Amino acid sequence: MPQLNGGGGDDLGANDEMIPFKDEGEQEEKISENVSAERDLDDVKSSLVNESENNSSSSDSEHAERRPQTRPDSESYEKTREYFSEALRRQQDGGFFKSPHYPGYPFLMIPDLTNPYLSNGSLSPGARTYLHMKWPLLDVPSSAGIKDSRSPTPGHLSNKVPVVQHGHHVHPLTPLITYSNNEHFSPGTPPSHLSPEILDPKTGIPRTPHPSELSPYYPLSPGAVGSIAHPLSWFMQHQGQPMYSIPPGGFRHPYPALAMNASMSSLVSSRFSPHMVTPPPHSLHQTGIPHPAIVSPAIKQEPSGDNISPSMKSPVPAKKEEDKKPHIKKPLNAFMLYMKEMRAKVVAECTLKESAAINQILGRRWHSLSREEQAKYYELARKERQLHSQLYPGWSARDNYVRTPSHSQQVQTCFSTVYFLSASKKQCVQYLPSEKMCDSPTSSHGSMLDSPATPSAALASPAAPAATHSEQAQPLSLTTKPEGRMHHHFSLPGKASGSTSSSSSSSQPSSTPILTRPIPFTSLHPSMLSPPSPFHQAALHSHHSLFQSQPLSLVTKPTE
DNA sequence: TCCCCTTTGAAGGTG
DNA sequence: CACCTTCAAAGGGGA
Repeated sequence: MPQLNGGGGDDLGANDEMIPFKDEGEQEEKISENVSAERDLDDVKSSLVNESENNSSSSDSEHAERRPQTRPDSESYEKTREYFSEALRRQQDGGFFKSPHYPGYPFLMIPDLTNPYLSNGSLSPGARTYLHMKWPLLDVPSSAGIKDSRSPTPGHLSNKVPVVQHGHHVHPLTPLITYSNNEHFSPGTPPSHLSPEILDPKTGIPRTPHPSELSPYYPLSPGAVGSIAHPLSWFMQHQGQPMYSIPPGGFRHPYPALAMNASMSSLVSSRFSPHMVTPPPHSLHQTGIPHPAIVSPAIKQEPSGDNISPSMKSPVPAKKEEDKKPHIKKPLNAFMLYMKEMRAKVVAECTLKESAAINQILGRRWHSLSREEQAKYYELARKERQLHSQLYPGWSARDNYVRTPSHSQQVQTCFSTVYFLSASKKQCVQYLPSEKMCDSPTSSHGSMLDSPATPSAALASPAAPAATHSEQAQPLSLTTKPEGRMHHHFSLPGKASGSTSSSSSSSQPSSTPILTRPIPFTSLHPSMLSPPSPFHQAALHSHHSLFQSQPLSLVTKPTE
């Protein structure tokens, strides 16, 4: 397993050092952005080039240097971070959930009761929060709950999360902790969260937070969970239903439980009720509590198996299926986790509000993260995936595909497919020719770590050119949007069927070498920019004039 | 009201 | 194995 600390405390050490780094990052951003928030755009742009050079590398040393620049609000942030760093350290030791080992550590990050993967939206994903819990709670006899999985679900055991929310402090890793940040601070979360015992919204009966609620905590390492497994079981049992509802359709895996390995099973057991392993008699949430990971088809169209989107179908059938099939969302990847965490921060720091712009910035920041930093997210993402797989053994990413699973169909529909599925989709406007020139061979994703299967792997060779590679490989394509997506339609890669057929809305660079990870103007904000590679710098210079005249908004400057 | 946009990463499908 | 496509989050903006 990729242990962050595999390098021997490297991670730990990294964590400690990371803190400064993060601060630095924030500071850097905030310093510049606080000022720049109102700063004239031109100003920002003009300075961009210079700053980019300065930021050419996000070395730890650099971060360290900047560390001193703590901002006013950094104090509170610092606190949170402290907690988290502590948690991380402990995790290194064996996981957050070695309760016995850390009896004194009162704070556990707990997820919003809602399953992160359910996006019904009914329950605010709110998320994972720090749970001020009494460790003794973990001592709850497991036998009680586990035996009778069908025991009535006490209302007090419902998904409401009793938590202590440290809403204001968003630790860089919070996303990892809190599933939906935006749901970040779910207003719906009862104030009772301040107390270990919470009144169940439904019954009003006080209940103690269940460890399972902590589950979303990915830092939790499978191996470390065992100790708390049974304590959770009681909760699960009482729940009477899986915390994470199992898709009615059932999982592909006939015997999900068998698919689990020891470590995972422990994880699951601790986090999820046995029901999760064994599909409940009913298809959906008996409690009616929406699962975070499960999205109502109404919200998210579920592939019904045919190539026609539900909306296209007759209302009745579609509806039926919707009711039947909850939409299980994909586990968040490292970047998504990062985004969740950082989005609010970025939004707060800049005037930009459009997600597209924010995401661009986040993308840049992501690349500017150190390996260690990214590794953390990769690790969390990995755990997310593990957990998800445990929760939904039969689930496949394909399940969420709206488009036809059949490639042949895709080929047939080809261009029309996109429009068929979404009439509102952009028309095929192509800027084909020129785009081809921009391309640059990059890693398929161009990510710094190239999404290593194991974060540790990435960490393993810090000196590895991964980061450099990605950055350099990344073309600084200032011209983005228009052709970004459009060109897909007309780019005729070797795989005519694949590329053309699905040239759908997805603008994944991977599909086309032309514009890979274009760097938008918005992301060029000095404070937000990550150290540009030489390539970037060159591009910046070459396009400097453009920047000057370009408004700070999503860049839509077509390639020339 | 719905979809687009934008990011990176993961998963799955195809050749 | 390489490549391609889709989806995950988010929320302003546009149709």
